[in-house]
Amino acid sequence: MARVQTLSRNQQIVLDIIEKAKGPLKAYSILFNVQKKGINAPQQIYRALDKLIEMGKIHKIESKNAFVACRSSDCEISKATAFSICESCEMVDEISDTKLSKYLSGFNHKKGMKFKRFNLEFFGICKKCKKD
Amino acid sequence: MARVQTLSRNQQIVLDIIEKAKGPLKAYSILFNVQKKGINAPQQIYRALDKLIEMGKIHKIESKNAFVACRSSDCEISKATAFSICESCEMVDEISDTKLSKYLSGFNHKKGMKFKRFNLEFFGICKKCKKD
DNA sequence: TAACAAACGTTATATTATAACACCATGATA
DNA sequence: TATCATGGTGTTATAATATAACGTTTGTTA
Repeated sequence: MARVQTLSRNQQIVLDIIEKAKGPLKAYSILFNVQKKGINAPQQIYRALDKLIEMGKIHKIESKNAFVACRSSDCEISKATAFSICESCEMVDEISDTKLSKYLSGFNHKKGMKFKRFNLEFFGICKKCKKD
Repeated sequence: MARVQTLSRNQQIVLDIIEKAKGPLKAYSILFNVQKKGINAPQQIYRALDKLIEMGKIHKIESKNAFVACRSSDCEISKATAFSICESCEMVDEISDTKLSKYLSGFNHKKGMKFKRFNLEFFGICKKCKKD
């Protein structure tokens, strides 16, 4: 049916905060930031996060338990995510590299398992931090 | 200096359990399994886990907050990890594929960040589960 | 309008992880 | 030998992350 997804109130509030943020946000930091808007409980945050992830609007950075907005146009690719993560300043950058994505999507496990999805996290020190 | 790492008592106990396990283990499940050996507190587990990871003896599966033994000979490659994860039975398999590893180690971010390390997690349904 | 699905709000609780402090063994070194 | 740094231990307490379970409200669609 592929109908246009419209966001609920809480989903929109949570998405707004994540999109405005400069870096990845943790669930409880989102919570503290929206209490003025009448959201009081972790559940409300986690529910919105779950849906936003489903929709491909945001991604979870697994190594940090934190969330970033998707920057890849309209994210058909939430099934093929790659990030670059600075270990010094915690900056996270979504990598959209067609070659990389194709390479990994086409990767076949020797043991015959067919992959539906992958997540790749690169770590290093970003340019900015290197200067210091 | 590269001296041979010898494991402390707690580190050895924790490693043994993880190596014997058929799948990834969670920290608290390790804890419950070693209480007969006089380990009573999460700290003791987490400390051992941290060191074992440093040594490359085990890996953390970030998407599951769980730990598996390293199966790649003696893991020079704890800086370049890849796993295949079954979403049905939770089985985790370490992928050691030289090509893949080289490809990713050589991958360069457009924005000029130099990577020290990566972790890749593939998801799908394993052969066994597919049959059912 | 009735029926259903999806989102909501709330309370409680489970799970994962770290802080902080005191103690002990080892080995280097002054 | 004294002392000091290092790394491991054990313990209590607490922080941070995430889910269960319940009933209500809202929005869609038949």
